[in-house]
Amino acid sequence: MRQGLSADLIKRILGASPKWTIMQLEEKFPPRNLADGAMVTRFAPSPTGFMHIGGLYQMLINYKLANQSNGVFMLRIEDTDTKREVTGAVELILDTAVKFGLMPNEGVSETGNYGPYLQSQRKDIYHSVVAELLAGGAAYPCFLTSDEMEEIRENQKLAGLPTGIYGEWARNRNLGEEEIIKHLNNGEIPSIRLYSTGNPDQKIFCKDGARGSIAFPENNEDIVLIKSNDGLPTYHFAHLVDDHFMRTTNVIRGEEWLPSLPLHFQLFRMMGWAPPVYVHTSTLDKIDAETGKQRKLSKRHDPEASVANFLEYGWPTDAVLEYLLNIASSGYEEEKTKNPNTNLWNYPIKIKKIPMSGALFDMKKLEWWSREFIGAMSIDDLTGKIIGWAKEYSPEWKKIIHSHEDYLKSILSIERDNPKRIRKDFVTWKQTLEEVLYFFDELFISNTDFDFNKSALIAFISGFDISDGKDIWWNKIVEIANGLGLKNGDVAMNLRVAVTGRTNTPDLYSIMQVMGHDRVVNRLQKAIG
RNA sequence: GGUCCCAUCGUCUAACGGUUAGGACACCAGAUUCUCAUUCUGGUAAUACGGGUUCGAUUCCCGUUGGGACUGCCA
Repeated sequence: MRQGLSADLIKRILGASPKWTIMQLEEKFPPRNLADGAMVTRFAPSPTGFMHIGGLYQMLINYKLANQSNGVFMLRIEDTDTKREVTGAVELILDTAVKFGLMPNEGVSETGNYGPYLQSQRKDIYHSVVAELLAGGAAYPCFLTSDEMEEIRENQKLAGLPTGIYGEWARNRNLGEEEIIKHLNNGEIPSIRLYSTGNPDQKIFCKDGARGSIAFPENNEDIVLIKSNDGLPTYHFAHLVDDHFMRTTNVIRGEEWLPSLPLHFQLFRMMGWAPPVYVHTSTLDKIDAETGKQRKLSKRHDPEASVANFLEYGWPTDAVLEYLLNIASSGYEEEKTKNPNTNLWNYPIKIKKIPMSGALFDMKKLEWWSREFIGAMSIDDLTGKIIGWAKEYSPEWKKIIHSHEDYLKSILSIERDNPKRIRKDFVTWKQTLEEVLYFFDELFISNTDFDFNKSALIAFISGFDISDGKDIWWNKIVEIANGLGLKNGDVAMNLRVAVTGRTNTPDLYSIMQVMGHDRVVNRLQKAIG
């Protein structure tokens, strides 16, 4: 067993004596008292900007796994990179949880006995753990500067070696106390590195809940545990400490973490802690416009993939979730057609079904989910959602709709009475309003390209009675057509274009009924000129 | 370069080692007493390649190719 550091020196390195022993932390955060099979999951984003559709995918899976097993879903903010942190990002994440109905049971802004849930507030916990590692010789202070590390990397590249601080390249891994003190007296602040005992010639078998067992070379890198600039942990160390003491049972995360899995197993093994069940989800991809190749949907390059963007366009949140759910667990779609009671919230997902290959984000399919979802909504719900969207995202529409909420409702009701024949041309709230914009006089634009048959329009006005039933209304059109030697459809098209400005619309009779006598006649007269 | 992951219609996927390789989206065609949408019917379309193992391979093994991730005191 390697010689560790003295308590005094550890205190000096960390700036303070550890607040707790690991034993005390075990008592402070005892194993959870949950039923068998209950999963404790977490969504653990870093607050570096906007929420991304891939993040929402993660959030959904974690939420459902916890929820369907009567477990606990936590929201933990990984704000250990102070340089990249963006103000307001936490609020954005919370806002996403609220809007999509994926509220955590524990986490920032929620209560919970396993917090704090902001990593920046857990420094004492990390330091307490790392102090024992230093005392036991499993970690050591490292005074390498970034210039020195850069030089090491260059040399390794030149020599065709793997880059990193390991073995003989880890020049500080066996510093004696006197040398450490000398550095300290020099005013240098060390990072704390793992004293890795892994041997890359050996294999370590790591289990992934969906992929099975994966063999990796053991990790021999002395990775940083605690960063020198702010004393905060790196992802790896924070993951170890947090997911142990938060008693996470299932870590669902993106496949970008797969390469560090052997390290994480090593860390848990070193501590004598049981590792969680890991599941590494595949990426959500797109075809890159420039290279023509498939690649991960990225925060930086694909602003259209931001959750905020979906919200601004007014995609129904449940439809987005259903699309995502079907990717995470492809049986959902089929089960839903078989059993109409199946929905997003009651359909259980299976870890083993989570796909391992990257999926192209398919807007067409999303649109289909959305059409179906909107088609199945009640008219009150639909109207309410659209009004709610306009209030939050569109001052223009808000103003227009404001005094016409009942009118809007009757507009949206057109061809919605027969459940088998509901229109499915509404996709997003924004697009829905644009679809029906001609109903509003402020927005109606008369069609000046269309060559109206004015006699037909005049004839229609003279016989027009808003109280006519549909058959009578149609018969009048037929009569006009016969009288002028036109086709029925031609007369209908003349009326349609005059009244709506468009050649494609829903049922004309319903439109006129909703618009009312005056508006219809006005527009017809306008077309006549 | 090194390590690892992945590979069924255009897309998302289903198929105890034995199926005419199924479904959904998209697309095309036809029907549905006014256009559009809806609805209904039909259709085009896939196991990347090469070796094994096996009576039999989409399925198991190996290799090749292709795609992806990681290789930071970022997560």
